[in-house]
Amino acid sequence: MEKTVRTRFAPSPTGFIHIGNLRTCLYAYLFAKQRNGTLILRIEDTDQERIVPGAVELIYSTLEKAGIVHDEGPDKDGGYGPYVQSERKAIYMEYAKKLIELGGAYYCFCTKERLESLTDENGVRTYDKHCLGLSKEEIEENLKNGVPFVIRQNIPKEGTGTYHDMIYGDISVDYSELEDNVLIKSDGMPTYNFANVVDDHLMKITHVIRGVEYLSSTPKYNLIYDAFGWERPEYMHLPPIMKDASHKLSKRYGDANFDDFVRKGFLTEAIVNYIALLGWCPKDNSEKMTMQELIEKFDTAGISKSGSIFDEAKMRWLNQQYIKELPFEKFMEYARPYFDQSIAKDKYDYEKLGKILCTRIEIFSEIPQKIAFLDEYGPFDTSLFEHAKSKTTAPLAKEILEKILPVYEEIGEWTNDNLFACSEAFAAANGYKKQQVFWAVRVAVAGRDVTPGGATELMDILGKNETLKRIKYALTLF
RNA sequence: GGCCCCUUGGUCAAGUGGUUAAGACAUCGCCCUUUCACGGCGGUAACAUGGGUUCGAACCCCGUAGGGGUCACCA
Repeated sequence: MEKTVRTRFAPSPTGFIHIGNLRTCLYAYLFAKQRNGTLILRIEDTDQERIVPGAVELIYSTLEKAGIVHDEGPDKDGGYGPYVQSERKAIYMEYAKKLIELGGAYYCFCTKERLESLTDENGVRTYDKHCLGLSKEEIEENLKNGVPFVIRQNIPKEGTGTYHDMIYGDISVDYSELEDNVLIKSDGMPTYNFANVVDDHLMKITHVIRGVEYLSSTPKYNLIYDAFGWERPEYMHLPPIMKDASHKLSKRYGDANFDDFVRKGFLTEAIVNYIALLGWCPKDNSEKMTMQELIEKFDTAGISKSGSIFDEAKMRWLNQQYIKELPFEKFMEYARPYFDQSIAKDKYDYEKLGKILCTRIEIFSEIPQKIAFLDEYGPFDTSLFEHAKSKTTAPLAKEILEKILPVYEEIGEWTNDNLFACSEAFAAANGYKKQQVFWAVRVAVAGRDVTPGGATELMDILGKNETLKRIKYALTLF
């Protein structure tokens, strides 16, 4: 009988959730949900100095927007709490003392100065196990006198630690490469090295899913499991997400975090879909997938070992796929805030603009810039009226505009349909190609050669007065 | 520097000893079209490198190069 899968996402509350972390979380979620397992959210706040106020709320909101729902966490007790490490301080100390008794750790009273003197010519510092040699009496004495101490892991000088990673296969590291890391800091808080092991065991985590940066230090953690006689979890280390060939996407440089993309006008589903694909490929090669499909198709065999460069262009394309499938009302709902920030506010019809924009944007933030031209009408060169394909020339355009102006002036109901029909009829009646008429009118009204939307759509948006005004103005340019 | 890991087009990637080496993004061209976009069709473009093993290697082994990670009282 298979054990129920329990995975965890254990961020430290130091700011925004970075895309790489979110992907780690996503995979842990997909892996668990596919097996009817549990995703635990644990807050790793043992480094009190790096804590950023509000970061925990940001974690909740990001997961919620991303559609990832954890089963246990600070806000959802599953019987394995507390789920915030700082609230578990006493637990770690208790286990650390037990580990000392088991020979897996020891007290260390070394000063900062002594530690620094241990640095070798390469700038690498390796602790020399000095305090491991302290007698029981010396330790008691120091403890009684309140000498500051840390608790270090006692790693064998010889031997090799081997384990199996679900993605990278068998990994072996010589213990001589590992250091006697601090498990409990002088402030009594545990380090990641210790807290993650104790918590993962106590919370019955079956699969540890995290970034590759832990790949070569995992044997250290295994030593702790072994010393306690605990069962080691399965490990799944994930390749990094890169900014370019040699730089990881980093929080420090503010490269990419989920909220930034949401603010930029990416749909949350598209972001999640895209990051799922960074480093993983489903067997059937699908690209656009719902969360449900991701859960069904997720498999570790499709996860790559090498890092992937984050390609915003592809995410934009994916986002556009999602936008195109949006019902129009939904599209308008997302677009409205962007119209509000644009020149359209209180001036142009949002619906009409939405109609011409919905197949022309990849992300919503393009809206203001895409329609800015409506208000940037001014002097332009009549060479814009030249269009080789339809054989439109400036003089011909002038002729068309002069003749069609009275026609437009007569139109009662100023709608796109009417304008279209009437322009088409005008072309036929006067022996022009309809492309020539549309080209001349559109350029006259927009003052530029490329526009989102056609001539009649623009005229409809501009309104009768403005349209006629612009055609008359264009006529003065020849 | 030691150790661990990685290496298919510009990018994401399929591929697990025999393939014309998929697909997608990007790019280029054509078609459609009320310009652009959408949509349709097509093109350019890759197995880091040197040795093996094998009848046969992108796939297996060794070396080299390049890249990443790690070597904290950060996670």
